[in-house]
Amino acid sequence: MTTPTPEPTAELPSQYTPAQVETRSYERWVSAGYFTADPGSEREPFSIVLPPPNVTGSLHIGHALDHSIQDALARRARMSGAETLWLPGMDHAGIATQNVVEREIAKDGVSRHDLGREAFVERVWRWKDESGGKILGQMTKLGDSVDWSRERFTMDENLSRAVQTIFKSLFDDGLIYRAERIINWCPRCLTALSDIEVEHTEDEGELISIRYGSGDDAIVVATTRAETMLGDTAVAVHPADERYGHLIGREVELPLTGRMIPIVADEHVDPAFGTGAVKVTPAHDPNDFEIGRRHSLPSIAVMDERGVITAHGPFEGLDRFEARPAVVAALRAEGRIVAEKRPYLHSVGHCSRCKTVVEPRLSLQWFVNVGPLAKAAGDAVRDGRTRIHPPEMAKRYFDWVDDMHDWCISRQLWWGHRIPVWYGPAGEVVCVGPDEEPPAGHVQDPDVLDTWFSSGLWPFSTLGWPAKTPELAKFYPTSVLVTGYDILFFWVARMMMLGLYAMDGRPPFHVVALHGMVRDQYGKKMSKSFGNVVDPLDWIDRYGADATRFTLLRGANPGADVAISEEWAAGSRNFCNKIWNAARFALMNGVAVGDLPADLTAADRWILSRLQGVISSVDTALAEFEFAKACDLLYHFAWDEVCDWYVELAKIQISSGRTGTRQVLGHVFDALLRLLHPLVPFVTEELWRALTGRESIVIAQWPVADSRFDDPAAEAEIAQLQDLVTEVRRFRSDQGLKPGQRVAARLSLTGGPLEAHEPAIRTLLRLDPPEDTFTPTARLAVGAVTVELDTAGAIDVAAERKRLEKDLAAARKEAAQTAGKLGNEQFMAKAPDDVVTNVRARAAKAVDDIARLEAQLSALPAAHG
RNA sequence: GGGCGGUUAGCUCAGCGGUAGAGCACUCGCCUUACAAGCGAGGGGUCACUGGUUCGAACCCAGUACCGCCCA
Repeated sequence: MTTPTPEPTAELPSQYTPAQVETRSYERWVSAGYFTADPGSEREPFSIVLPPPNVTGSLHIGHALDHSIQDALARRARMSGAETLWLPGMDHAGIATQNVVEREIAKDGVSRHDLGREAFVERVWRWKDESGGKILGQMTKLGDSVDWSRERFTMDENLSRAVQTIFKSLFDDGLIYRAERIINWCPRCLTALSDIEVEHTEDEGELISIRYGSGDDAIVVATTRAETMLGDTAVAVHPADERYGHLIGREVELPLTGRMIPIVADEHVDPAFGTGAVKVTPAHDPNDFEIGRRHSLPSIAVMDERGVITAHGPFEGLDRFEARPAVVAALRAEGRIVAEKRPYLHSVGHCSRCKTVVEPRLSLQWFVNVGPLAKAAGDAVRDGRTRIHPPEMAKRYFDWVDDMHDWCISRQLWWGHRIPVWYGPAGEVVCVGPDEEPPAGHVQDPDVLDTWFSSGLWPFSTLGWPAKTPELAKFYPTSVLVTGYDILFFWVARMMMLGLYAMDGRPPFHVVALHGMVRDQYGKKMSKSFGNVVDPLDWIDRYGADATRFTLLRGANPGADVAISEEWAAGSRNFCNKIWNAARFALMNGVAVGDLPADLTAADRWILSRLQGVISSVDTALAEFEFAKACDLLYHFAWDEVCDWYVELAKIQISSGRTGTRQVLGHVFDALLRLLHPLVPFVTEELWRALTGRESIVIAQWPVADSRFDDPAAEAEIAQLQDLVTEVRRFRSDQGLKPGQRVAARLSLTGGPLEAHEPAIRTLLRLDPPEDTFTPTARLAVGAVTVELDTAGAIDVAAERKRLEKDLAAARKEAAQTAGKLGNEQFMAKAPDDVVTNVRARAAKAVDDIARLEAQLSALPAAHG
């Protein structure tokens, strides 16, 4: 293996330009094989399967968040010495992909039926090979450390084998069955949909009250779907509803059809809705279907698969939305309309793919009996084998899993895994497993399986199941699943059910870590129509992948939505640039990574002590998926402590001949870059290689806190130094002294804790030593230190008085507050000792401050001086 | 209708029992030899409302109002 030579430091420009380094680094990482997992390794495993994006998709900001989180986890695990597998791949996305290709060929005026099934599927494959999977290429721009050698696609041969295997197994166990049920039907996609592929929205419709029957037998029903009355086979009322008791068991005439239909009593009718009487259309409504079953009512279908009325009569051939007003008009002509309410807001289901209003439709479909599977999926979380994070989200999971309807898995599509069931001429039904031959003369079910059926196998089909592969042995169950809370039901529950079933009761994940949706800077959902969509690739081009990732991660609190804006991306870029320049400074000053010097200064011991605290809190934050916290900790440590203070102090140390400072700087930057690497991989790689001359930070060791460096005394000492410097700077600023202007000053540091820091204090504050002509015009007291300054002219007494009075007011308030507490017997008796001690210290300091500030104020020359 | 979450500085969010914080935005002064994508200083909040628990509440409890999401 060749060790690349680090870039000559002189060539580092003063601005970080991500585009120049990102592609180069990524290609090097991949070709070095850093991301390729070894199932034969002795190391502890760490595994993540990437939620497979749709083959039709491209990288959007939600992916960028999801991937940034996974990459941070994977890179940290890799640096910590785990055998790390992050497995990428794509989902064939049945309906979505079929729609895309159908639109594609429609441009040439061709429908899939023109092509025929085989040729169409061929065409989809071709499309997939050509333009599908764009998103995978885009992932490299983001820096995803995925194992490309294990990329999978849900329609791959082995993954299809997994589908067939588990179907056969569930079928043999009686957990898959075929039945005629009311299912969600998309009249545009011409396929069944599962419950979760239906989106409900509050839409404006109409509520029409229609009188059925006449005379004493008349009964009024209310409906939002007047056209379905053509298929009514009963009217239902609540059995305890006194208004209708006398009518139960009688028949009324159904208008427009002349059919007589019974009035039935059913517990599930809500007496408070409308008139308390409902029309019953078993072929076109799921609730009515159940009522029909309970009362042995016939089902009369009045629409075809495209939502066109098929009932004989004047409405035949009308689309359902044309038929509705036509039916209402006809009823009105007969005087049947009792009331009309428009607009009437009610919940309407839409196809999640094409937004067409879903039509409940009675049809023969395949279902999974989810009872035992869902129970197991719930139990795995209940007993802690899988932990949902953040834990509040588990309730939503239980609500779903514990009350799940049987899952309709057949789709009337061509693109997908074909149902492995064959029908014989005498009505035989044969489920065929892999490697089995269907009986001669049998024909295969034309339908394919729901896409979620195959993506539900993703955590183990991708690892080689049903074969017993080394990958499966090493990496299942996966360490963590990272995904948005919005697909907890869609997908997570499915994987839990199928994983537990296929893998002998072992759930597919140890942890499910949920994140939120990405929103704009005002917390608004991103939408094309609103024009507030952020394209991550655009940000990567303009601000860099690191800045894009950092912006997302910095807002990522567990389970919560993430607000982002252009300004924050710029801020993240600035942060990367800050790191860049700080490292550049270190390199220009001959920084070295190696053994620390024996004689450390207080500043050295302070920054090393602080570093240990940061290492352990960042590590904890990442382990708990607190990405925002990890980012914040590192941002402030790097910028406020390392750059603003340590680097400034180091300059002074170096110029005074303390060469060991270079080792301390090297040590701190080495650790800081390694801590930052999982979050901002590119800039850290570039700088770390230059700093250490080593191969790659990707395979560097994750920092571990070393308590030998803990040094509370040094931390306290530097805190005092910072207080003093800040206070004098404040005075200078208030007095309008220019930053560059040197001022003579006398410091009372002798014998105090800051004595050794006098050169640093003078340099940081640009204070010259007092000369013979020294005549102090101002005197500041900061703690035990007095600073006398000769501002070489009158000082702004008003500004000084204002500042002192403000501080005095704060000190007096503090004194009053603490004295109040200390004088409170209850407080003294009941508050814990450490709190009392702390309040005593605050009180004492407040009293000191008051005395000091009052003395300074009285020493001021009279106003208008 | 059922459930969950939220309401803290102009904006987005931390803090979840013991001195109200951050980033961005804002004001003032600076091209100080790593960085103007920067440096220094500063202003800004009855922590939604009403009760309760507690020596002590942004934080715990109850209720109210508004906002968001999920399910029906």
